[in-house]
Amino acid sequence: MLAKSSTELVRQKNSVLVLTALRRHGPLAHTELSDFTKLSSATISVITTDLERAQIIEKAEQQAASGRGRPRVLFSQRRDCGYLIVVIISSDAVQYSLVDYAGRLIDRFTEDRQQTVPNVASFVRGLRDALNRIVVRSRLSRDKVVMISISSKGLVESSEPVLRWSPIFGREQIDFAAVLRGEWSAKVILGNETLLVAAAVGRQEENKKGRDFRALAALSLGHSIGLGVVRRGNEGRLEISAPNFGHMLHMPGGGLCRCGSRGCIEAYAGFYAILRTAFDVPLDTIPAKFVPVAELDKIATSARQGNRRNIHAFRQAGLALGNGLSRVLSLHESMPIAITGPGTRYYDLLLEGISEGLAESHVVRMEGMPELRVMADEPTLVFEGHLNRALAMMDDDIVRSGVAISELNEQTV
Amino acid sequence: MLAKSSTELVRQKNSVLVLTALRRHGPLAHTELSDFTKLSSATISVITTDLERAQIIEKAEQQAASGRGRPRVLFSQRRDCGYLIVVIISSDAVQYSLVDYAGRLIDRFTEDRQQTVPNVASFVRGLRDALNRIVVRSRLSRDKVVMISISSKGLVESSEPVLRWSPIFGREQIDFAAVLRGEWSAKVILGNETLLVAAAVGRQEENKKGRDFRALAALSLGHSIGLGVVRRGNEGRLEISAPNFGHMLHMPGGGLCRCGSRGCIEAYAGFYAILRTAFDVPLDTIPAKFVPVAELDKIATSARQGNRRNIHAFRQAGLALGNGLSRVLSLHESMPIAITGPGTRYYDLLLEGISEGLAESHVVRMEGMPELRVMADEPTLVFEGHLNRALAMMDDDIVRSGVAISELNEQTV
DNA sequence: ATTTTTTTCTCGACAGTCGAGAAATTTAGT
DNA sequence: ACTAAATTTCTCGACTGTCGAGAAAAAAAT
Repeated sequence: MLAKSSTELVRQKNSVLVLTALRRHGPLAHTELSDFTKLSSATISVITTDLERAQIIEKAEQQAASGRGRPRVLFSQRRDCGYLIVVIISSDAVQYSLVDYAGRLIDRFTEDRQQTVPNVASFVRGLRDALNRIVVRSRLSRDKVVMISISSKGLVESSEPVLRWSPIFGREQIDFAAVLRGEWSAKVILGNETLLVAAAVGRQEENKKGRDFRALAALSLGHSIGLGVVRRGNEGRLEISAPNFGHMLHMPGGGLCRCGSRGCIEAYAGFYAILRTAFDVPLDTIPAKFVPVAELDKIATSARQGNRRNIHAFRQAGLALGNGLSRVLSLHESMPIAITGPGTRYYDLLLEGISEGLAESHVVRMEGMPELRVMADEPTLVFEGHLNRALAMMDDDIVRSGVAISELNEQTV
Repeated sequence: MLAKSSTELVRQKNSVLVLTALRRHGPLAHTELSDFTKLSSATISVITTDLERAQIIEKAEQQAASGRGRPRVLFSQRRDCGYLIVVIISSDAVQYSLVDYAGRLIDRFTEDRQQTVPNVASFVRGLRDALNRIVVRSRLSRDKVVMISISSKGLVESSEPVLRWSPIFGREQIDFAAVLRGEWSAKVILGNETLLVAAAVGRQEENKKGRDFRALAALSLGHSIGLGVVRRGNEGRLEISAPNFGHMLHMPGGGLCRCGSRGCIEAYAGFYAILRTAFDVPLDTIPAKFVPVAELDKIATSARQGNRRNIHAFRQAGLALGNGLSRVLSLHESMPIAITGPGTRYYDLLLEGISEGLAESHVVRMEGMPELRVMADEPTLVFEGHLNRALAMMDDDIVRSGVAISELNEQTV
């Protein structure tokens, strides 16, 4: 049973609508807000004064009047309304970014993770230190940070910020909410890295195609394999999900994967797997923890020069990806696939296998080959995805609590 | 961008809330409605008088007063508010049911499909005739039928009532909206059969567990293989989807499937496939159009008596299902699996393969073996699913149009 | 007959949106 | 310098919606 509706909820939703318009199109005037949101001018007036009183938005500096008539006054978010820390955990480093409410980057640094044995306890210590450092450096009060958005490769709990499995820490779970509770009042969210890529690319597509955009999958190729899916939900908004694609079964009883299972897609298409095939190492060999890209580059150039075995290695990887993708398309619907990650530099070598792996299935025979496109700059997409997700969530949260604050103000004034 | 909210929308949503409560819990009094919907008594008054004036609900006959105090008056749907025709297309017959707005079955008959070559044109003719007949027999006006809900096995377009592929008509598509346009003003919806099973089981689970219910998959075993998934969406309501599971890739380059592809799950786990394996027919043999259940029963009993080859046939089928399910769980999340359809009678023989096929994957190693349960009576579940889906949709549509009608009444009176 | 109990209905207060037009403020024209 | 035109923002009254409190209704208990 759904929750009841009320007039207050209407206001909340429409306030979020205003904030979203502001977020997507930058500073906007009263009239433009009315245009974008389809709300009447009168309503915009009420909402903006409310949000202004609640210190969420502000009237921008008077800009040079451009035409005749009363000059527009632009509304924009108050940057100091709340801050976001983005934490991007990758295999060799952790990047910390401090972002204000308007989405502007304030501070950023990267901590190399020590290449030694991964240790959850020491990692958590490093995380705490770094979070501390970033607010101190910017002379920010701890409680002005209202959200901490973390991403990692691996398997993430959907409802809580718990990392269930990751290529770095394996089955050692990390509950980020528990780790940061007490010290931080901020809301902590966690997302699979490729999920955020999908979110970013999906947003781009929606900006381009509008309501025509239906669905898209983002495939990240690297030491591990990730997939994110973004689809238009039945309510009209975009829904993102991160299937555990890298560890979906490719071949029963097949090659040994880093996760300890056998026959995962990653065990055929991950960098270590390509290396393994290229050197004809037995498939049950324990995977390498880390493969320098240079190593793979060598195999690739030799493959491009005609080396049979190396061509085969990339082909096998492509097949695993293609078969897996065909299964994803069977389970959802046919959709374009955006390929990112360091593995895109071998796209020429993978393509044949991917195509063949896709071609066999019923979906592809029915719907035709899905569009494949390469999007090189993965880190940027990940960061964009963080911002899209976290800031939209902040808008929501702030409206919910911010309106209450404005009411308090009214009463005390 | 989401659509704006307004006070009128609030009323619409709350009206649907009232109708939904009525649908789930039968005739209810003012007080009970208030309890279920959490709306205030005053609001219930306004909404019920509105719905009553719009001829959507009515006050029930005065029932014997049960306690002291003013006696309750029960509201219930007006049965004649609109009618629904349910069309269930199965491999050997088509069942037509006429249902009133309260969900009560009024008339039902079954047309055997001629066992000859399936012909879309003649099928459509039969459909038109039968739909005609069912309203004439009940002396009902055509335009009192506001919805026609059709189900079939196969692949269904998600947004329009178009059958993309079916085991019966193959790649000959049927656009039911186009076929019935002109003759019928009713809204036409189409759903995959197993999707409706999932909807029905999901509803049952939600009634039992409430908000604790997260997700469930329904697996239908028979001549073809179907899967429906029901999950709680991010807005709190249940979302159902029907993956093209039967024709998901099981084994690259594997057995020939009825769909013309190779290596589909169905080509290993469908009845014809089990037969094929049992008789050691080459895997590229063109599948039998139809397999009498008696035939499979024979193989099963012989397997139960120890026949190696037949045991192997069921085991192979189980493995295909288990592997496929493991992939589904990788792509969504771990969830219980309800197994229905005629194939459940061989559950004992399939179980080992299913378990083994599931066990290998990363998800199952992480989350443990998903709960498997057998639900025998598939046809009932399919019909229940039809009612759940179609009547809920009717509530929505009727409120949208019905309130407009009541406004017209007000103005003309 | 009166009281108690339970349910339904009604009234006034409050929150929200909208359309229309008033007010504000700048540019263009003379 | 003044006025007219243009454009944007603000304000007011009408309408719709929900809610809490208490009145009204109707049956059982005393």
